[in-house]
Amino acid sequence: MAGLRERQKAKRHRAIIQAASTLFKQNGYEAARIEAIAEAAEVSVGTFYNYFEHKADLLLAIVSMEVEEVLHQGEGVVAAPPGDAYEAICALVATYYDHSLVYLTKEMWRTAMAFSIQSPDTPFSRRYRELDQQLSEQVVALMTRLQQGGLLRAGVDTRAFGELTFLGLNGLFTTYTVTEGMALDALKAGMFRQVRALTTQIGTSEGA
Amino acid sequence: MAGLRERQKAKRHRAIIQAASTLFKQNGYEAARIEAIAEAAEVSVGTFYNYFEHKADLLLAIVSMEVEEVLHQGEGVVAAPPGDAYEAICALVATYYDHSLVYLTKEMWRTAMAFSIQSPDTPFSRRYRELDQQLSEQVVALMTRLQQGGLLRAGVDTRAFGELTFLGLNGLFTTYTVTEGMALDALKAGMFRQVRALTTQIGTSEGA
DNA sequence: CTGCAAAACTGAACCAGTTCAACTTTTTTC
DNA sequence: GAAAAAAGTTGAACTGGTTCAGTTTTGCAG
Repeated sequence: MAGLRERQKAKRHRAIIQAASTLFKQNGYEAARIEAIAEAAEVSVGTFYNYFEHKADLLLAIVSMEVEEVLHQGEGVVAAPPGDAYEAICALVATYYDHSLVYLTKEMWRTAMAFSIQSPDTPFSRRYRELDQQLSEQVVALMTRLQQGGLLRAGVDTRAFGELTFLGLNGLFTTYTVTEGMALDALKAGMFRQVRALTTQIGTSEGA
Repeated sequence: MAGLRERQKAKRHRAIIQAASTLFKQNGYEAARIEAIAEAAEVSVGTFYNYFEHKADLLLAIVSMEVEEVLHQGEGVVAAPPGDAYEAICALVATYYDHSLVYLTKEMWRTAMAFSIQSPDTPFSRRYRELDQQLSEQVVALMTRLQQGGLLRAGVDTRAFGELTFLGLNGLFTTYTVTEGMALDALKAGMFRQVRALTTQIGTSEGA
């Protein structure tokens, strides 16, 4: 059975994330002071740092949730992709993009990305890269499956193309988070164009 | 003729960049205190902030220099590319990568990237994106030229492929700066593989 | 139940980037 | 060339994330 200590720890952990989540949505990440988060979670500042190494670690908790859900949804697409290479890849891309603002704002994404680049040796950064890695693998998996289904040419290096596609969709996503005025539709349109160019070249004519 | 004020301003600007450059190389970007930079430039902290809005703006000065030189070298490649699509694109990529550590360390790159993502509305960020944009355009220009020379298939959307290639080389470069143990050769090898996969599919057989 | 060790909590102090009101220097005006 | 205006300089104070020495709480052995 879990002791008092364990239970309290879990409760506080949840309370802090809850408080942070609320304050982030309310006033943005930057504007949310640690002091305010601690207060809202009924905890001292010192205790906050007992649970999280950095303010940014709060984001990681949210980003992880986000990406894990996206990976799960993505599995569905890979398992039963549309019967056309262009449609299939776009479906996966759209799954990623559409989910991206459920828990996070653009500002929060920017902060998470920036932190993961700036401090690569933190647990945060390692985990973030790991999640990216998994997304990349999923794109590769889809391409491999399309190839097996005869929708991509036999000679295509699906790993290389999958990774390239991921880097592309990731790069465009960064542009999107960095451009306050850019809507989700513009992001999708941009990526769909890349996918169109790609599948026109490496796809077979089966689904054209 | 330039007044005393103008001359002093230019002199101080140079002195600060000079001091910062030295200290950054010596102990790294993070470790270089504004106070120390100001002191080395024989200027007060307040004056420093009269010349640069943020500490990171010092990086921009260096990054700009860096990228401008790279763009210049890249022009050479685009103007007279090797007679094979794979070789040509790799040559451009290598030009970019080889130059990347002349003025900047990995840590400095990370800081610059992180800042440009984190604070998109600063002059720093805008300029950084502009430089990225120019690099991207250069890749597109090369691809277009290769297509005109019959080294890429006629139907290929060189803009889409060029931009995708840039996003790819950029993404791998980020991985490189974030992985302290990764050597330049590993970075190049990774990108060359992508280019190989790409040119195998969209290249003509002329230079095979 | 008592005492002790380990774990967790606390908030005042720390640190480094940034700001700003007072001061100095340069330029302009007459 | 004196006086006012404009521009630039200064460092002490501010800000907000992070640390840490001292205190409290919990778990456990006797």
